[in-house]
Amino acid sequence: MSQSGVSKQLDRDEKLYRIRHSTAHVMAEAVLREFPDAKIAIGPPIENGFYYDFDLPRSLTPEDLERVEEHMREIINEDHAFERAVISREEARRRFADQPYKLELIEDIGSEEDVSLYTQNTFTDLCRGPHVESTKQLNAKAFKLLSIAGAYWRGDEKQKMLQRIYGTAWETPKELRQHLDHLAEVEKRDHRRLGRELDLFSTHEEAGSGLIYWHPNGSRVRLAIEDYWRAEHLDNGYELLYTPHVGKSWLWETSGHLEFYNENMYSPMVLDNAEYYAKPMNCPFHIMIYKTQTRSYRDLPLRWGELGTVYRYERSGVLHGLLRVRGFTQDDAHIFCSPDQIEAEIREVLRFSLQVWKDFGFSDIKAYLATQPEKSVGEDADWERAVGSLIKAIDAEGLPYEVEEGGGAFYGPKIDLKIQDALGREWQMTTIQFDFNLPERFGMTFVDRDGKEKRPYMVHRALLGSLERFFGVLIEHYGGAFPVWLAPVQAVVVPVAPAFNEYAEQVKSELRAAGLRAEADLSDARMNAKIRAAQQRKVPYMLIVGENERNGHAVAPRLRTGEKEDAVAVEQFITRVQRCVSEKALI
RNA sequence: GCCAGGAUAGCUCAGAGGCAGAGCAGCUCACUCGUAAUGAGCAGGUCGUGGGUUCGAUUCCCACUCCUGGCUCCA
Repeated sequence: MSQSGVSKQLDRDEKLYRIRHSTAHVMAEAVLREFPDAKIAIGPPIENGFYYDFDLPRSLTPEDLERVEEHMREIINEDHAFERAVISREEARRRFADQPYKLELIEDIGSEEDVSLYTQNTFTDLCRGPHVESTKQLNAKAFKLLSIAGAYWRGDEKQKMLQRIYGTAWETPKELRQHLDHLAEVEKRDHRRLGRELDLFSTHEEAGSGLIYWHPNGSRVRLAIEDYWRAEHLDNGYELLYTPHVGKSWLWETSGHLEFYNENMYSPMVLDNAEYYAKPMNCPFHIMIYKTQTRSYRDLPLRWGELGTVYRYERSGVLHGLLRVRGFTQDDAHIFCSPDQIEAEIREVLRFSLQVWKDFGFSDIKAYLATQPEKSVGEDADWERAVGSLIKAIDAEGLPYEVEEGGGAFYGPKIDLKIQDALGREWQMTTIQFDFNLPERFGMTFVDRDGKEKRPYMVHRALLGSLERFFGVLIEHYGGAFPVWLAPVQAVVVPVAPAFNEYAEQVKSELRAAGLRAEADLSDARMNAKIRAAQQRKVPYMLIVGENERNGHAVAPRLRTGEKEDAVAVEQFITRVQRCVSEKALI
């Protein structure tokens, strides 16, 4: 983007910020018309819109929103100026005497400062601004109230629950339209909807919430992902492990999970007077394997990966399809190395991650670096060294990144990678975490050149995150139309009439013999219906076969994009798809 | 967990204090058909679970379970 392009973008962001903030104020005024006794809390602009929290005598209904919108349009069209005033804290306290939430906010403002107010029409809010100059700068046709939600005062569940109204606001009705279309597209791509429509997975409340059942189609995709994952890891210097699903309390006491992670763990099972816990993480198991031998510096680095299934208790309210579950398979790995290897190792992990993301069709990636929090274990010097190597690695890979000061776990700094999907949404997937804690707790050592026992560095790394969550993101990214190498069914052979069933079956067998995932639709539906069915399943290739194709040992491909191709020999088609698979082409 | 909304056929959804509905999917039958739905017929439900009101509840009331949207954006 050019320099002026950048500043234009900033201007626009600033403009939208004011519009949204001001629209929130107009909404508050409108709500006060409906509920004169309403207590108002906060109402900031947010991405794509705004919200305002209210303490109301009764619950809002969708009809209330319509009336509030109506009032808002009136206020906007009446063209009221937004007027700023600066008053003393004393005066502000008097002014908002019947607004307890505002009084609390006033107390939070530095005692030296005066406070500013913004007034439009009958409504005055404690507010830092800025705002548009007048309500006529808002467009009565470019905003919409979207939803009602509960929200704790200050996001604290010990505080009172308020009612939040979310809205969206734009400069023009066209932009609003585009945003609403975008929301509709998000809904259409919802992995839960596509999961059902494409017969990929299910969940069963009666059998346990937050636990995923992979159907044959979903499992086909997962197998493709796992096969790729294993092959890439073996090619990139990893060894693969399998470890148990449960471990005795000794393990979790030693690791510290019982002390620090208890509320996320499933309750123990008692066997032979011992308590066994379903694992919430794989790391202690990998450490057990590490400790089966005296490790030499010559053995390091050790890169050990595992598709490890873990169970974590998540509160029922936060469960969400594949994206937030109670049982999932992490594509985990632990790297054990000497301090002088750490920088190269981190860089290698990053490089490897980016390559994998590219193969799955994601290239917009941002790094988030989380540094030492107030409470932490490990020497400050180790933290510094670790953070330094993280930054060097990020720079070396040329990734854009942001620093989250103090955002690391107590046991070490980390890099998270967020990927952007086809709809521009960011998802946190990859995490690369230092651990100064576990090597200590388990007394891990390696023998260095000088014959002395030293503590290895340990890095946890989940690349895709979890297969469940990754699958959810993958479904939404592709809207269910997976690239050929991942598609559950790569080709459906469609005979134009029953007379060609036998040939269709033969073609299917040939495709399968060539390693492709193929089906022949021999149902008694008509050809058009078969095409439609395959199209709705988002199968990449439909192969139409009739008299001509049978005579020429050929197929006439139709792509799911609707494109029709001339007939080609079966062998030729196979070669083409195999290339497409090996190149992981995004078609 | 908390707030709000929801739960009716496999799916999407309509309905109403008095025999439970549609479309799609499924099953059966017929059909010689060239690039997004051939036609006819059949079957399918303890109306989320438990309790209450009522002559009668899937419908009204209460509780519970689960699902959905939020509970991160800080005047």
